[in-house]
Amino acid sequence: MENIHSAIERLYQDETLTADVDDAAAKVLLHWGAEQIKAGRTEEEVRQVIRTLNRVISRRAFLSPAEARARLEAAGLPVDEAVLSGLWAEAPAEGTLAERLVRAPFEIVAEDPHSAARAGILHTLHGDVPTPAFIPVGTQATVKTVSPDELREAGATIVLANTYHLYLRPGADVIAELGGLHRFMGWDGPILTDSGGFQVFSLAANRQVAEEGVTFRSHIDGSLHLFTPEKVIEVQEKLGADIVMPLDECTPYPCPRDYAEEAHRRTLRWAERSRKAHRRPDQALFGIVQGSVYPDLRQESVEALVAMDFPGYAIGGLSVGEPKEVMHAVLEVCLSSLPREKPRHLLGVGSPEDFFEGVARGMDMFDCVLATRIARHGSLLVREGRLNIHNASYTRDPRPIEEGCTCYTCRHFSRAYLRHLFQSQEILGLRLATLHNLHFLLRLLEDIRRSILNGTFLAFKEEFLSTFRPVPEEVRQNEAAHRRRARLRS
RNA sequence: GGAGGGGUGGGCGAGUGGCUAAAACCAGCAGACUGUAAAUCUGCCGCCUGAAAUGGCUACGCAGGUUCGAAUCCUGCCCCCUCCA
Repeated sequence: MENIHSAIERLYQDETLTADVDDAAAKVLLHWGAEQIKAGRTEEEVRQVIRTLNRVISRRAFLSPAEARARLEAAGLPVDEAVLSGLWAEAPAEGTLAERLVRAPFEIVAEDPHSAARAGILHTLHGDVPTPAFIPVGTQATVKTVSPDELREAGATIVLANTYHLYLRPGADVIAELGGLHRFMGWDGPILTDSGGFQVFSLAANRQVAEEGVTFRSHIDGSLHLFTPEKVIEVQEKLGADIVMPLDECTPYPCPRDYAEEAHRRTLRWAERSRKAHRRPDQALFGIVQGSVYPDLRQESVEALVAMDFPGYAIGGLSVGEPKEVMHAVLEVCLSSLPREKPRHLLGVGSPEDFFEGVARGMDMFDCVLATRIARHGSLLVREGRLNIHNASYTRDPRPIEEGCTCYTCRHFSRAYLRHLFQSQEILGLRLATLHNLHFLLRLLEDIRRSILNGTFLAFKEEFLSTFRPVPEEVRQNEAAHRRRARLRS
């Protein structure tokens, strides 16, 4: 019973939730939902009810009364006509939900007066994504080691999966047959699928790029597969993600100018082909900006994509080994020309400090494997930077990873226990570390969003960066050099 | 009692005259990881000195010996394993 009460209190007191609920009608529904909860339901039911309520409330502008009622009834809530009609007293939405979503997938809720930061909401058929947002990466239809429930508890609102990997295994048809990606992986929230453009970079040894598309040699069985822009769209329509990406060519760093130019122009032609091939109105197809580190190429890329009018834009080709200042400069060029009202996604970034720099320049979404990968390797994110749980100094440390952290791991286990799990290579260690890092980043983005709503973003940024110590550039370069040398030797 | 095999750095285990402070693997210590071919990769790992190169010392059961040079060859001793009695 205590959990239920705290859940209700959370509904009322959590600023991020109430900030989105600013009109009287929504508050009525919220209150009514709380009454239902008090009527005595199990914790599992309560969780379901809260989820449904939040969703109905935040999407009421896109739902007709009939649609809202269907959802509430499905969650087991008796529907009060008075409340429902009160909710829609102003203006019920018209047309199908899918059509309305395509028209207005993104709304800006607040803008920071002192920077380009903004807080918004991205609407999808599978729920809303408050932005700025971090998107955990689940390449093979799973965020490694954690379940969808755990993801949600950690604070995830959306996840990313990969077209290339899922096409090769288990195959888009298999997933379509099993009800689409959401059902297949048991995640009913929003999903973004990446196109395979990153694999052009990461699996460079196994592919060949031509105007028609990219020919990959499967890293699984060596078979050849031609990925054209049209094919990639087709596969993603079968997968059924809410946001999809066109095939692009992610260039490495450093990248000669002529190659950067060639790749980015090809990416533009592919974007146009993707747009033409794209059918499903409930999927938002973003445009991907390329152009490596060259400002004029980036500028050219942005302008061409904006002319094609995508519902959102992604910036790719960054965080591939370039210094941070270079990344920031490229971001500034791109963001100065992207339309204000469209969502912007930064592909493959990042670390805590990257989020602040990205948000300050106007980014809305980020996806990155960093947090989950380093977690599996024993590196845990804390306010001061990273903590390597393998270190002998934690052998007898009774403290949680981070004092005050509310993640499952920190609520239950000591550093000493986590170190023990890692030293003995117990798989629970990977899970607990992943949960913590995800929670850390997701929580950080929530805090960033709140600070934007409060108008204190820059102060928060300064405060955070004053204590957070990122990996020094010099160390990163050294390690990269070491690795390169070792590879040459073999 | 007899025959055979063997004792190498924290573990396991290569090495049979100089290229050996001694492979590989494990353990240990430290670092990295950015649209995931990642529960991965890199470095260190006898002692002392040094940022490092280097230098010094000790070392392949123990004690002697042969040799310019020995973990490696010879002699004796100690210990372990297998088989026979």
